[in-house]
Amino acid sequence: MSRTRQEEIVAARPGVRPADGLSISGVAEQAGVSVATVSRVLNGHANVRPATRDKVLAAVDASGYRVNELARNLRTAESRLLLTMVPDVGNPFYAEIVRGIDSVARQHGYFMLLCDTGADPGRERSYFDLLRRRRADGAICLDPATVQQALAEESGALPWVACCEFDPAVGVPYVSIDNYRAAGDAVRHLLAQGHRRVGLINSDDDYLYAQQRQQGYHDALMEAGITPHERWRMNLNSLDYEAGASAAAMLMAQRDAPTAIFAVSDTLAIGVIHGLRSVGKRVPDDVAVVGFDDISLASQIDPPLTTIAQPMRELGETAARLLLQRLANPLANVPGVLLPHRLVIRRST
Amino acid sequence: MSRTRQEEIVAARPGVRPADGLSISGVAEQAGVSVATVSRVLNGHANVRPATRDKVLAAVDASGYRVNELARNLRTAESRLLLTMVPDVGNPFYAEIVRGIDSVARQHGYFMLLCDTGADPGRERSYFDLLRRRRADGAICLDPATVQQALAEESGALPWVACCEFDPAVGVPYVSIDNYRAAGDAVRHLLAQGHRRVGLINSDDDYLYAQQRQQGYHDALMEAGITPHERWRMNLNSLDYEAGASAAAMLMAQRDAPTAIFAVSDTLAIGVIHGLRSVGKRVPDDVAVVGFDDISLASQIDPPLTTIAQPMRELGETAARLLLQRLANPLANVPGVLLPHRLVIRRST
DNA sequence: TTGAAAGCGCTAACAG
DNA sequence: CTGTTAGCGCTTTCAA
Repeated sequence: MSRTRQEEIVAARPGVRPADGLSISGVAEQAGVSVATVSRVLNGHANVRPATRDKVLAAVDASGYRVNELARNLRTAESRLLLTMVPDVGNPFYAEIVRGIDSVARQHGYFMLLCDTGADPGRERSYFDLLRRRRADGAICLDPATVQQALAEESGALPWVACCEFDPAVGVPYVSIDNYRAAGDAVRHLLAQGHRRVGLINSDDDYLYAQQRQQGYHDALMEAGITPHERWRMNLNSLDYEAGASAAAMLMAQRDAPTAIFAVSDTLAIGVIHGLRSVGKRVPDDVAVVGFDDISLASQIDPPLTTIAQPMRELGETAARLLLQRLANPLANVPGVLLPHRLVIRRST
Repeated sequence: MSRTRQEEIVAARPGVRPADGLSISGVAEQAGVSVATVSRVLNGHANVRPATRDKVLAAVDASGYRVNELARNLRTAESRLLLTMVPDVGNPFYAEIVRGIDSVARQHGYFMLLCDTGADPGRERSYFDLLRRRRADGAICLDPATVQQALAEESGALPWVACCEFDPAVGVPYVSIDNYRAAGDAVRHLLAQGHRRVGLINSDDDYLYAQQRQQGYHDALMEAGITPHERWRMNLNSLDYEAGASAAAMLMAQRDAPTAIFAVSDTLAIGVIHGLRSVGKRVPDDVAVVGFDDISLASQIDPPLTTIAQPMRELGETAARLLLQRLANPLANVPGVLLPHRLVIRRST
């Protein structure tokens, strides 16, 4: 893409704002009262005479005054900001979870701000620093367990909870589904259709859920008397469509290729379908595909995708509640929560 | 979904954190120097004797001290936080833009935090309040022009810029593509394939881009001697797949239904393809489809989608630079920027 | 090179 | 019901 017509960015000159400089004392002066009274009005304290209150309110909106929350927060030692860290905001799976978090946060008077970590420990750490440095009150982490472990050591008692992805050993409150069982359900569905050679397209096992689902896949096959072949499994370091597509093509290149594929994410599964098509395989006639998550796109593609539905909104809401609990009562023992999943059968199997 | 085993959330007890209470003066004490010296070391000021510096540094990491940025920011009157407001984090189009913003912000020592506004003026306003109240230094807004207009009035000189969606009349720095020309290019491509009845599936015209693309569509047809029929056009209040699907079905239900459809978003277009299929139409044989944005999914679906590519990453990067410029020099006249688009021809046309 | 002290804007005792 | 005042934790003159 071509050059744009921007100019050089000059050195930042911090602290200078255009028409600024209105503080609580200015308002107090205008209203002819003390700063304490203004503060009381601003914070809705009861013991202020209506007439006084009105004077203050008048002065406030005559002047367009807004509290400086930096100052307020310094005083009250809370920011009413919650952070949500996701490995990839581009993955639609996270969007609905994030909405769940946001709605609960909002209900409780908190702002939720989203951080894209790219599953990178460095980025993640820098966001955790916002917590350490009091710029946020708490955080919800959806990043890989490996990242969480690293973080847990250096940020012991920081107020955060894990969502979707958790390591019980880390000792942090969490909410998730039962990934092991869910993967088993997916595979058993495939087995019930008569498939014996079932492939697994997994993300890389930095993610604990990847390990759990792999175990679920493995055990479900074993229980059916099938020893899953190493060749049937691929671990990818990406959940992008492209990654799924090329993995599927590689899987099909083998002799005795699987007749069914379980992908641990819908985005992967959608890529898989594309990849299958590109090597001349039809879904589900030649190869059946089941995904994971039930993102809204899953029902829109051709063929509509069979998948494991996660209660995304509820996952987010629960995570937020867990965090709020922890904030309200830092010492209490906050429980881990497992929410139910559901197999949604569509036409890809 | 079933009950979870959470407990009641008790009333928040603000300001209380577990093992806390370490401030700069504590470090100063431990190091046997003054707070001023600690501050100087922390901020990398040159005039500190190496031996002193070492003492301080030792005390810092012996104690695990972190600056309280609330206090620092109060002093310096800047937060080094940038806000990005998007109407829907679930729309993949925004993800790459957000990454562009983030990378530039990060390079310049800023944090970028994402806000999902749901295109709701109320939510948007509440995020703008973070700016007004000094919790963030600047903002990038991708919300509809109508929202921006409403906001512009009440938040005159606040440091923000518009991205993708802008109204020149608002007088705020912006970066976008030329939506009018891009839409024209899409339609002219369809015309070149011999189509005469071209449908338009648009979002609702709170979005200025929707109006601009509609005009581009309209004029391109007129120039080809075709008067576009009202019936060929649908305005949707959603960019979800489902919305595109049902709109397409409705379009096809008419006599003299369009033989080609231009959808103003890839998500819509993907829904359109699904909807077309559900009423027995083949793409592109019966109906051609062109989308807009070129999200990564566009190449993965069947058939791969012809679309207008926007330079998403660059849009984000430029928006961030514009904002940084504005912050560095609040009085300077920051330009509007238009970036080039590109027609990507795949198999849906 | 270092320290003492003022003050950023606000809230919350404590008095009155 | 209202005002005075002491900090929250930090940066930054100003003096030494």
